[in-house]
Amino acid sequence: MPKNSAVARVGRDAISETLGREIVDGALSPGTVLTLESLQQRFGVSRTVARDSVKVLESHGLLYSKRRVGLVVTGTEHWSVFAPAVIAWRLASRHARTAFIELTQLRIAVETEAVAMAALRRTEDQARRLLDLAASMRRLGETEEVEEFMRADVAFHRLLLAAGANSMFAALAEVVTEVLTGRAQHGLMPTRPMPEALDAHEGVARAIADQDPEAARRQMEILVDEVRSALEQ
Amino acid sequence: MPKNSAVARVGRDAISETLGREIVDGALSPGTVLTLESLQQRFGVSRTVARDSVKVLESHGLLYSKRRVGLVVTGTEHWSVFAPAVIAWRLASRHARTAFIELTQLRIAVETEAVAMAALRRTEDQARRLLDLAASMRRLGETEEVEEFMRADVAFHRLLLAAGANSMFAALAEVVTEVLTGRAQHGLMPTRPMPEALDAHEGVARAIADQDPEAARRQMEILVDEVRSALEQ
DNA sequence: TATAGCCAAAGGTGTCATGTTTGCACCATC
DNA sequence: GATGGTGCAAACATGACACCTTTGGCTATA
Repeated sequence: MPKNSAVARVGRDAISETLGREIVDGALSPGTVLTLESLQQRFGVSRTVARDSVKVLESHGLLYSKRRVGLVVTGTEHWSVFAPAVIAWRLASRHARTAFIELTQLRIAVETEAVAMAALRRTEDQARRLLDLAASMRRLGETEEVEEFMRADVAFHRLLLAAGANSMFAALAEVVTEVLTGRAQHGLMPTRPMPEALDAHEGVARAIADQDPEAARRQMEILVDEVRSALEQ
Repeated sequence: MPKNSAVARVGRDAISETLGREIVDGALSPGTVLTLESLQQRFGVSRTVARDSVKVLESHGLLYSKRRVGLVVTGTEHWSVFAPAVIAWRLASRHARTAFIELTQLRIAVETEAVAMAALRRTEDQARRLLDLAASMRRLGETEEVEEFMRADVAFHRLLLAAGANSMFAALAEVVTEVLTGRAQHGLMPTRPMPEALDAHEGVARAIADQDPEAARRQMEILVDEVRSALEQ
């Protein structure tokens, strides 16, 4: 049994990974038909592995398989755009900018609601940690320790989502992290955090500690408006 | 070769369907270990089919497979709670109420943002159809044609999401449909639509037609506040 | 005697090759 | 146009290894 054939052998994950990327990127356009056979050839794997890879792509809606036809690549409207894998592929594709903007809008929508929920449901511990993080952000922002600042920022927003006591909000933690860390690359963040933003973060934390959902929402609105305006252009 | 064994044979989809339900419902609690062999036994299928089913559950994060151990069921925090299949399973589980509330909160969050986007991006046609639907809703609401009213309501909200020009918002169309049609079962809807709600729907449609994002947001806020208060208790 | 460390066997998934069945698109024929 | 045959490609089945990792027993040592 040949341990290595002429074709580069490649693991199961790598196959769905590669194909996922290609579909999301548009290299494989909707309507394109593949066959298991062609995948076996291309990646030098057995039918089992090819089938496995197809299964995961299918469960993400990137293609569907049809007897007598093959594997049909589908368009955006059928994709599971919330699946972490799909998000990652979109962000690595030529449509990264669009994906990033959409994710940012989603973040804005969810966080605005999450703060209000958090104000009602937060634990004592969560309230304290939010205040701490907001304080850290001010300190790190003023001394321009950007790396550390971003870490605190991410922690703050993740905690916010967790405190919202909604598993669907919480599931977006990765998205928020991605958006916050990606802002720099997309030129959507001032190199130095604006004082208003720092105030607003503290305001949000305080409102949540005070269990005042309306105030929390107002403070978050300030934060978010900044992002919205950065999004225009 | 036995065409029919003693065990009831069952298709691939039905297996992941059944297991998905059981995991989400809690009948199979996190940490539970299954084996491919046990699935083959239970459903009377070959290893190929068992593996296929496991692949889709795995891609939704409901379990993971580990050599020498088996198939380990995971907890909520690992599930793809945005996957349509998972949403459906949750809504059919004993935790339906929680799931429903979480989905409603998500809908509120996204729609509030979507209207503003829609006001900026809507096409002429979309604007007209929104106005039409709002008018229909008033008519059907006042004559208490509940069935038809709900259909128009769903169409209105789906169109709203589509007009937001964000594929992640648009992907939530099914969720919104589910939430709107499910409201009745969960006692979250007045049998007769409130006049304020009808006004607000018209207000939203008009604001979008006028390309006034702030007004659209304000009107949607009215709609949404009603739902929020229904959610308390 | 108790404990730490090591090794070998067992038991599970991962992968492969091959064969059989089934649905269905296409085409020739009526 | 209906309609039936034909071949294609996926769906499903089976059996055989390869490979990893857990477990438990064995041995050496304190």
